[in-house]
Amino acid sequence: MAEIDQTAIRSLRSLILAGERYRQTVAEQTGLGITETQAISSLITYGDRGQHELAVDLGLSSGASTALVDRLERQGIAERYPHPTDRRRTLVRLTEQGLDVVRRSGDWLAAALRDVVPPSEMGRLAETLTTIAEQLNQESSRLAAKEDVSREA
Amino acid sequence: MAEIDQTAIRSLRSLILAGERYRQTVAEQTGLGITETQAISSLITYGDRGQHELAVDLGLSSGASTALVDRLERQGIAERYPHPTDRRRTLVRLTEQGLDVVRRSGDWLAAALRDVVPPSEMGRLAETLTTIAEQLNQESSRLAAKEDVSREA
DNA sequence: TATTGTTATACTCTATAACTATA
DNA sequence: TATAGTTATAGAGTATAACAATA
Repeated sequence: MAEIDQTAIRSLRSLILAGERYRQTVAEQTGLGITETQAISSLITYGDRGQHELAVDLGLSSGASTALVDRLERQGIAERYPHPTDRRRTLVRLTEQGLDVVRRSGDWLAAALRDVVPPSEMGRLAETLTTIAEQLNQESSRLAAKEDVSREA
Repeated sequence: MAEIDQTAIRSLRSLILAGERYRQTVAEQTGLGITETQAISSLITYGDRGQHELAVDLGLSSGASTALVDRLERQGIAERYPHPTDRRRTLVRLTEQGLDVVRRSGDWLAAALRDVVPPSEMGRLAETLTTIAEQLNQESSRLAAKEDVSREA
């Protein structure tokens, strides 16, 4: 059992590394920075959001988030638009050009998923990957919260 | 079919994002930088290597690789040792302290894998994750090579 | 000649902190 | 008072290029 767990941990570690290498490749292929392509991924995955929420999601400070969205706008990848009721907030959405990056990079991800399981099992695999992502996010949140507590102590 | 593919692509994208957030959390929890923890992951996953191979793996320049290994040595995480036959090369290996980071961060990964599939299917899941990682790496290599060609043209 | 690694310089990106506007 | 976002400054990390040592 423990042996299988170690194998599973190793497989997830290698997938995370492969994801980071993919991220660099996407950045090089599109001429964008690492953080820009992460923001694009985050926006398409979780939808339009305010800069603050985007910053928290990517682990950035508010100042870095302002600079990030500045770069995205300058490159025509995303754009700011006002929050309908809260005039403090600025929401961010992908432009057509940003969606094009999503489509191209999505094709490259599809290549990584080709033939790993029979088509009939692809739906179940997707559910499994999503569950792992959710539990990994939960674990990250748990650890980040623990650090905050120790800081206050 | 195409619909399932889009779902699968979305699930992989979210897992890659979760992996990047996990990376940041590990860096914060250990007091190391992002690149340092990537190097640790790479060394434990693919074994000891020369600085050049490590640099290629992480997408770094040779100068950045020197600075990286300098930092790892200063923090007691890894150490240089001479290649047995090629005196140009310097190999890098994790110290006991580096292995401790591997163990701690491995526990956090284990938490993400808990209960996603029955124990009897964990071995098969590990194989699937490893295959996805390999194919994603292949795709990254293919794209990087394509860029090199276009540069020469 | 090609490869591995080091050094020096400039640049990009981010954190911090002080600030404005709105809730 | 608290929150969202901007700006200015300083610092960390990287790419580039020139270099030394070895294959």
